[in-house]
Amino acid sequence: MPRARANDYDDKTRVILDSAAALFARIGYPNATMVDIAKACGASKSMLYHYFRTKDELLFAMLEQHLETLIDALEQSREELSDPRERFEAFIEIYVQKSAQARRRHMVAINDLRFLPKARQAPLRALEKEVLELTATLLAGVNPGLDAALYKPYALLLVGMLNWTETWYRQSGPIKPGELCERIARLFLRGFLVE
Amino acid sequence: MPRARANDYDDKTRVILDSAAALFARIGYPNATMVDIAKACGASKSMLYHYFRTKDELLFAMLEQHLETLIDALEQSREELSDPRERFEAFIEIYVQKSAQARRRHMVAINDLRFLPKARQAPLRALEKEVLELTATLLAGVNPGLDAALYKPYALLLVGMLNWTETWYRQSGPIKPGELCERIARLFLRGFLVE
DNA sequence: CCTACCGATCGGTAGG
DNA sequence: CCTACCGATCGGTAGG
Repeated sequence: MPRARANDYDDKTRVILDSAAALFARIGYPNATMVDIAKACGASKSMLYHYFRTKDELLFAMLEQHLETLIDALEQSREELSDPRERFEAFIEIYVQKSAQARRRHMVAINDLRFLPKARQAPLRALEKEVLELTATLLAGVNPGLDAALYKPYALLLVGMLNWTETWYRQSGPIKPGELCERIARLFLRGFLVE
Repeated sequence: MPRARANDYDDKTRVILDSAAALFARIGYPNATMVDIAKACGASKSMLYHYFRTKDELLFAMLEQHLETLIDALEQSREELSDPRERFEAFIEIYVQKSAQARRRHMVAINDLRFLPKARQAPLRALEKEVLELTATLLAGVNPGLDAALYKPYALLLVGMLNWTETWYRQSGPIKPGELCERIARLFLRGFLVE
């Protein structure tokens, strides 16, 4: 009985990328073999090569999907809100309050993008640049009148703080996600001393 | 001649680790072969194995030296200064105003520590924890009376912002190192809105 | 002949 | 110190 590709192709792709993201986040892309990835999603190596032409293409698809989803979420929240301060807080929440799967993919984006060939990195770096520009625009909203050249450096400081959060923050720890978001927003806007 | 040999030995070790740090920072530890490292410092693969038993030991020595040097510099500056605010600003400067070599090693510490076996990671993670505790103590100095459990999360946010800076900041760019340090210190202490 | 896979194994390269 | 070479393991592909 022939299997219908259209029905579950996308589903299986997602399952593979979810398993691979968890594996890459734990041991890193270079250390994960195609056999490891296959075992992680209960499939064979050959099956993997049916869905992705190469190991690099698997990583590329994972990061492209993740960055596009992130950008969509950021743009949508900006459309839904009008107050600059609310937009800023929503931005932090989207960045911090990710699903476990999204958090793993984000870690892979931070740590393993550099292992793709330069030519494959380029479109993903362009998406990262979009995130940075969205962030800079957001900062211009909450603090207009600043030297225009400074929004991007400040955006980099903010995104850096948020990206680093992925490396240590656990939802199961003493600090609830909502509290973390509030503290980060307050720290960035009003500073550590105002407590 | 044990003494002459020892001096030479340390010099060569430093040259190897400098070259290797530049290489790891550029292409990543897993992608750098022992032959690559050898070529980078004008030596042979065999020579490398005379100085380091394995590739992992080379990385371990690099990161151990870097973290110990960083901790020494942080502790020394704390002893030289007494004002909490001055101590905080000196901390940021030490973290940002590194030599090119130290910056490369720091990038390797951030990106490639995870590629060591867990057992070899442990002592280096302990050194990272020391940096974090130093940071938390510093924060308690500038803002006493905060819930004691919060100093480490805030220290992680600060160290994260500083670590991320390594990924994008270039001394040759429009922002001078001194200006960056001031902006980071002000952002963390007083917030983005106070400008 | 097509798609969806599997067990086995390829050529090339890694660390040592 | 170099070259030759090893055991193993990698990403990718063969036939069916």
